[in-house]
Amino acid sequence: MKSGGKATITDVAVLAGVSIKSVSRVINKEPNVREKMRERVMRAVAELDYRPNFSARSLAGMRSFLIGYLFGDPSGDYAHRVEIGILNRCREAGYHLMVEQIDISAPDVAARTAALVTQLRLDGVVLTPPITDFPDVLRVLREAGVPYVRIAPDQDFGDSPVVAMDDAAAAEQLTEHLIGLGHREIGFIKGDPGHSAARLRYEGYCRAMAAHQLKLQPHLVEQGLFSYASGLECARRLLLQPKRPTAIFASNDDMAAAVIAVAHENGIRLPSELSVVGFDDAPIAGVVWPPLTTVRQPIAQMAEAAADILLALTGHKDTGSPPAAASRRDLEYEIKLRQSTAPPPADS
Amino acid sequence: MKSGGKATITDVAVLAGVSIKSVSRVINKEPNVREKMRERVMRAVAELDYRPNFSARSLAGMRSFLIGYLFGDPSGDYAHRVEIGILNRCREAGYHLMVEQIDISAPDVAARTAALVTQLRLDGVVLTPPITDFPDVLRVLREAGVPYVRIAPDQDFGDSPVVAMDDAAAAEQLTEHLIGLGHREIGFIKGDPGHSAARLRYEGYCRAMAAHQLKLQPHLVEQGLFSYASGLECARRLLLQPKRPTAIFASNDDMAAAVIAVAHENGIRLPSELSVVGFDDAPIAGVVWPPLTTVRQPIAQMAEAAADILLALTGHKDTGSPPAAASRRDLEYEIKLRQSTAPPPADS
DNA sequence: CTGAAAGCGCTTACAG
DNA sequence: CTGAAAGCGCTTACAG
Repeated sequence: MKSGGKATITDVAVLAGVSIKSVSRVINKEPNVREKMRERVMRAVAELDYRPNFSARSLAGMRSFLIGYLFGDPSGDYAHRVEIGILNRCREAGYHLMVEQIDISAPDVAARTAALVTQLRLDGVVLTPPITDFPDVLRVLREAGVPYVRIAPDQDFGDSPVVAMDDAAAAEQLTEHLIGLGHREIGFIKGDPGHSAARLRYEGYCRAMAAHQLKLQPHLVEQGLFSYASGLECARRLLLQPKRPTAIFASNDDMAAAVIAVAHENGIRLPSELSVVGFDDAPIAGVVWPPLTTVRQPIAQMAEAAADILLALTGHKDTGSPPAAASRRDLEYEIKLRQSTAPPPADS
Repeated sequence: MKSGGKATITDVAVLAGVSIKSVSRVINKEPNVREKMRERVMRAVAELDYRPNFSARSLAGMRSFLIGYLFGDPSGDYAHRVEIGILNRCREAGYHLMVEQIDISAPDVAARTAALVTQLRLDGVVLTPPITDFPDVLRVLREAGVPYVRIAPDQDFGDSPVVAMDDAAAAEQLTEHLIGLGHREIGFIKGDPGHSAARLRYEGYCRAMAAHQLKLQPHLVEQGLFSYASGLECARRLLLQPKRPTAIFASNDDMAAAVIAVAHENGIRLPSELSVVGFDDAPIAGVVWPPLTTVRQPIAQMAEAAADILLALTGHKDTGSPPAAASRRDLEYEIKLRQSTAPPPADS
């Protein structure tokens, strides 16, 4: 607290009466340091409130102590939860987070990425959809030797660690919940066909239906796009037909919120006349009425796992940053049972 | 594209046949460089795909090209919109964004802030509530000589630039909208009394009511906390009384969503029997039914303005980073008219 | 187990 | 208008 934190490694070395190299060893927790030396240095560090300068460390060494997060989709919640997860780990490890938004519609996505990693010397990069699946970006990172982890990518290229969750299993379990309540006529609103998550969630629904000998009825399955607006359209088609379903599984919460809106609009009582489930546990899930039964994606935890992988890599200074070995880790999701689901009406 | 971007200033100097100092001058757009020199250097830069190393610039110079964003409240949307705003400006200016979450309940908030600014040499810091009003954090930044801008702070300490919006005026205008529709019995749900925004919004409501000779009726004003849960309680008290209001102004969208939920719960039709307005234009505002009439806070724009102030300061390398002069700038809000408001029922 | 030297890639004074 | 020297605060080899 004394000197205002502007002390340098030399100041510490002088005060402790040792070489700067010894101070460096202690700071970096290198082996082969006598306990007495460690104590002397630590005392001087505390006395001067010394904190190593990141730029100098980065310039001289092979680590920058910087993790980058590249995101493309500016829609808030997801990116923010990822950041929180990364920050949780960075804080403990003395790392810092550099955030960069990539304009995914720009032609120079790869060039911008290259600029980032060469200028900033990032020790690792976390990627989320849709950037997870931009071959150009991945190539640039690989060529620059910057390890990266992909969170919930669309495809697993086998090029790097992947942290994800089992969308199909979650969707299956959620469908089972509806079936368990007694529903037989269960509508489904698919997500954007460009996203594999959309496919996997539908797959889970189909599996559960098949397991209970429930036929997939074409008039109960609609093609949405994950957007609220598309949900409105699908919900209208689903609900304004003679034989409407007693439950609807929307592939994400935005579309589920749209289903709820259409139900309100048409005087359909929730959940007594219609059960609705979504997927994601987005902020909306808790503030619509009735609150939405949905699947909570472990986004922050996926980000923490991604950061852990990156931090573990940079820990081994002897080997430099080894190429991040391909691996896959599926984290546990959680079914959030709220009030948007109930048994179907008795007369159905 | 050729050399993979690992070129250094020396490589450029050699290729261009000039000194590294000249390359530096061109890169930094310093004056007194002959046009021919500039061209030669730029050609070499392009040829080698040279990009200056940030660590080296930061270590040698007085600028780090890094803006920091310190946030305390991990609730997503706000922080994320702030980041987007800052990033918009950083991108153009060649700056980068370092994000740090401060645990506002920890005792060492100030110490952690100090660590950040001394280790990272940030050129400027953007602050949002509630950190905007932590005297310890502000003191640390001041002592370290790091310019900072406060976005929508609770109090204006006159210590730095402030970027905000006029909450009272917005609330007044929104109340006018309800009055213009014919409402006279307008309920109000206050926000957390610890936040000045709560006070200002109530003030705006009062002003509009007074301007139309409408009395403030105690049974129509409830004390909320900005949370959805608190909104539920207030809404129940407001709506389950004999003389219920024909419109409710909730001090934020979360509470407004709660009002809507309570209305649905009790079979009160929206907006025909009850109009509801919120504040913030949070993501929920568009996905409840009916969609919420609210005030859009120019969050990203406030962040952009904050970044502009910081970037302008660091631009003057001659003077170093002058202490950021106290100033205040109010940005334009926008009233978002959606379907949650309508004239009151005829018989009221 | 400890240290003296060199160097990371830039910018800052300072000459010319 | 241009350049040679010194130095930012560390870490990397390399000695001892």
